[in-house]
Amino acid sequence: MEKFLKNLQEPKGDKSKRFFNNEFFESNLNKEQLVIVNNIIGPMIVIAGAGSGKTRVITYSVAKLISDGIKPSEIMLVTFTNKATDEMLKRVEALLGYELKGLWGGTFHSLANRFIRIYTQQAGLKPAYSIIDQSDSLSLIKLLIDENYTNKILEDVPSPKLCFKILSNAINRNKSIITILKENYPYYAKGEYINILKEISKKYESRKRYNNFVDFNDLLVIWNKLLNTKEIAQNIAEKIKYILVDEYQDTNYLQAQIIYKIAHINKNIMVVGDDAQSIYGFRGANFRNLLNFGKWFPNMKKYKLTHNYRSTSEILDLANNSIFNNKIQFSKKMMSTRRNQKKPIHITVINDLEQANFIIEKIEEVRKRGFSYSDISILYRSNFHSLTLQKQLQSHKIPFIIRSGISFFEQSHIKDIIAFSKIILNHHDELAWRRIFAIIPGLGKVNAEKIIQKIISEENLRESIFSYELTPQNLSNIRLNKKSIENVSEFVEYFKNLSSKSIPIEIFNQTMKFIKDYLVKNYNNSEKRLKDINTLKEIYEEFSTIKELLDDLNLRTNEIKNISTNKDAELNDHVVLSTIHRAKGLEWKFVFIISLSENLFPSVGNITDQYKLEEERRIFYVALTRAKDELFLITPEESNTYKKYNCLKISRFIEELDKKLYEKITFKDNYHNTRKLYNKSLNFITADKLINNKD
DNA sequence: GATAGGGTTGTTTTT
DNA sequence: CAACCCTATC
Repeated sequence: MEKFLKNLQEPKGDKSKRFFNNEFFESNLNKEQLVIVNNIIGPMIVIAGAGSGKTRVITYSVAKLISDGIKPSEIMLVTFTNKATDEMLKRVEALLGYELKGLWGGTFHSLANRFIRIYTQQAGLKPAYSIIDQSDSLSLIKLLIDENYTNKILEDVPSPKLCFKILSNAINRNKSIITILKENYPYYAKGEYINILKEISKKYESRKRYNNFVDFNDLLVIWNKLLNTKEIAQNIAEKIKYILVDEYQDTNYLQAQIIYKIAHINKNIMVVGDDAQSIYGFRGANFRNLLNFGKWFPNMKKYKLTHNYRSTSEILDLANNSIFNNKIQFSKKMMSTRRNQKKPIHITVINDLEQANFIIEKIEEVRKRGFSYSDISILYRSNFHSLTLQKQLQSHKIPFIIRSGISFFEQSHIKDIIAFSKIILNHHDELAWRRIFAIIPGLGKVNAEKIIQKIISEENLRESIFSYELTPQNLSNIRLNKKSIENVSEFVEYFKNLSSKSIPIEIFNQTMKFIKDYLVKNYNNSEKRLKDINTLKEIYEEFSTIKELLDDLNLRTNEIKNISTNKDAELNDHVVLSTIHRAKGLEWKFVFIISLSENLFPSVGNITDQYKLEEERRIFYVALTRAKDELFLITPEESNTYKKYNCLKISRFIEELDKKLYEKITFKDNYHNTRKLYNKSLNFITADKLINNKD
């Protein structure tokens, strides 16, 4: 602590002097915020309600620390997404007036990777380890199940998805597999099922080590383990003097442990969060971390931000009224600073087509009032709720972007290309090899498997693949026809060339030579996919080493989303479609929350368990508090997705609200005779099909 | 052993 | 609807 105080010195340089006198902070922060920024030392917790200027407090705190003489490299800022880090650092830079270098900023996962790259050996990993994303983890588990349990009784073998979920939950919550089963899937918590699950868990762990893989959970587990070594914890704490953690309510057991292990040494830690906005329970987040913080740091200071600058009091009253129904919470009432006399609106429509048409009419109305598309967002609980809407927006030429859905890097044509880069870094990557060999025509699963096993068991890839393993002579041991052998040797020739390169963009270009025909032939809507590939090319161009490129690609899985608009020129002015989860932290003047029907929102699976239901309500709360000026809540009575939902009731989240706080309206569909057209023209529409569709 | 075609299954939210 | 699995055929 004393050391820390010594660092408080006069800021150097004219610029910082101009900016960082007390007046500067006083004129830019309210009283609640100012107290925090002025007292930033020691352990502290900030309970920051929706729209209370949380980001402002964090960015000003960082700026304050730096102006007080703390080096950027002595600060660690942990956020929920990499994008959030980028944005915050940009704002800090704007405050400082110069570029910020060396600050430890990022998500838990990306920071974990930075540290593991430093302490690779101590972590028991090889330097060439590669990070695998969720879909890779899933593929690996699926592989293990296929290899080991094909002759078992079906009911005893977990599905790969469920298996991954259970194992993941056990790790992130620090509970045993049996406990997770009993708590969440009691009907599976018996006999052989448990045994197989445990076995798969062990096999999965050793298979990852064999392949030199690190999955998302490993990143946290390994970082946490590293910190058990005193010297390492000490070393890290010497580097990092001050820690700020955003969205602390969405941290899980492991993440809280990690923070504690570093922070308890210098004790300069600020956590910021809002229990009412904890919506990541499904991946192990526990908002009680917020409550327990005081137990770990007994002399912490506690602050609250209760003034909401975002929403009108009409919107906020409704949000407060909704969250009031949650029993498990620290009560806190947000106070509004704005008023506009417009109550939120609730409307019941026949189906999701009418829902879309209502939104379109409103959008046009709002535009006539002088607002732009980007003032508007449409939020939903689950991706598939937006499908009909996408179709309708498209045909009415309303520009929009989608923040939800499959991430850019999870698309299979993108993964195909990246696989080639992956094996250059990590020869043992069996998942990448499988992808690559699936591309070679005439080479089926069985033969590919034989070759793969040979390759990954060799220490030196270049030796094995080129000098003898994959030559035509050797391949004749494996039963293949002439054409197939030719194809494979063609691949070997090509791969010789590829593996001699080390610059990412060269590797990309070489990969494309080989793969382009395949992509065009095997995927539909190749036009769109080729466009994606260009985006990928730009990313490759940014990096100078494959390692950096791949780390970045794997940790930023969700940053670039499918973009679908009518004209690229309109990209900067568009309506936003988003899941509520991905809308966290954002705001719009006009917000539509759709599919507020029982079974859709709250989601079907989460209505029996009180704890889960309350999380659903918090999701609703997050959605409500995204709106600044006007809020529309829409309930369709029928929803036509792959599963047809009929006679849907109004969501309990609406029914339980005080009727005085919102206005019910009706809507006459001006566009179509909805009922007649509904079943004919609109069946199930997928995003993929939409992008292809140019009506 | 590869592959095409038919039948089955399934979607909550994400680093 | 599409991804996935299984089966029949080459």
